[in-house]
Amino acid sequence: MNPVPPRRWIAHLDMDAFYASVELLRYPELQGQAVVIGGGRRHQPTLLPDGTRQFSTLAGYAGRGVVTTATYAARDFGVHSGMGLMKAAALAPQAVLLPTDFEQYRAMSRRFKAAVAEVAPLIEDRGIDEIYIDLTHLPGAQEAVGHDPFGGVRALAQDIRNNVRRATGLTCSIGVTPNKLLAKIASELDKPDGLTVLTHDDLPTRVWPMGVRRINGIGPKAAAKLAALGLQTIGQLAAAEPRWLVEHFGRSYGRWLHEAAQGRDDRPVETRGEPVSMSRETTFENDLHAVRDRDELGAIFTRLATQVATDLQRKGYAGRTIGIKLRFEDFKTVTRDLTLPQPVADAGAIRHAAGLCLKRVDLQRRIRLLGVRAGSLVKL
DNA sequence: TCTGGGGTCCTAGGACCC
DNA sequence: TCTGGGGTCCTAGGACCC
Repeated sequence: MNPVPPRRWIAHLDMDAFYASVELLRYPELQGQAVVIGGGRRHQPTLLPDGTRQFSTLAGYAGRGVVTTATYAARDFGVHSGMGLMKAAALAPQAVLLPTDFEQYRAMSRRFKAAVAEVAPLIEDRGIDEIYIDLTHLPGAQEAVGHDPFGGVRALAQDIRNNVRRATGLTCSIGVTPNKLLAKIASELDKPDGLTVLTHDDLPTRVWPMGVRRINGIGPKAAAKLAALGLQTIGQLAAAEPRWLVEHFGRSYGRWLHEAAQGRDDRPVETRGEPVSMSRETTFENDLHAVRDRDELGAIFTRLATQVATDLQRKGYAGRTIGIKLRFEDFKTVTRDLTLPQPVADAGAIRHAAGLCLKRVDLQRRIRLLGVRAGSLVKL
């Protein structure tokens, strides 16, 4: 008997090692090597007189940068995104280190999204390197092909992959399932350059054996708490009593955990949302003290406020709530914000409001990070 | 060898108003 | 003068995601 086709077909597309792959297009001689993207401007490749390029390596890296992306060759050494570059250097000193070039990645991001839109226009942006796509109403999505009951939707996803490859030279991985939650999980199942179609029938064999962290929305804290309660896998979570989950995680999150483990998710693919906030922040090379480093701190503060103002104006927004963020040497983070009578978008007003916020913070400890934020945005 | 920068959403308490 | 319930706004912190 043929399986019942799902009500919706949602795809999650994830570009493979995106930043690193964009860099490999620019520097093809690094193909196959361990390459790590992250850190500041300093380690830009230099062109030698003989025309070859010289790259920095991780060896001897000193600073506070983290890995934003690593090639699969670098991941083989245990390097992964979010890891401090100092630690990465200890694991793979010979790996090439390249600075992040967001301009370049944003340009490539626009290109791959346009390529997807040619095939399937219903797209939800999930950042620079991933999207959800609603395939439900595309021609052929519900058709079988030969003995493959889901051949139609599989062919559509393959078309998308081919189009992305043609437009960018980059590979991506796609998961196609009845909802966003499962699609996100499925896109990781055959990475890189993979295509995975799953239905609810595949839940017990393909999804339940996986760790709870694979669910988008279960982070380090929730996973640790689940582990302490004896739940490691999604299957174990699925077997837990909803009432028991609510007791331990609260009504809202407890219920959601139960639904997620059953692979249930009704969220629609949302094509466009207005921004909620815009912010700029910076971590200092060395911790600064409010009194001893007053001038330097003030200059950075003004620069951040100016950057937020520029971002707001460029995109045509003003913010009614101005906030600051400080992180101290012990990594404790505090925020303060202030809602103004009128939305503002100019650097002076933002700097002034941010200054009022700063007065409400106890500045005994040295500071490692300072940030300025505009929220409650209104379109101008 | 301490842990970036840009976001979203949720919770919870207090102020304030009806 | 006391009690109280509901709604909204503001603020602070925290979890999580890319």
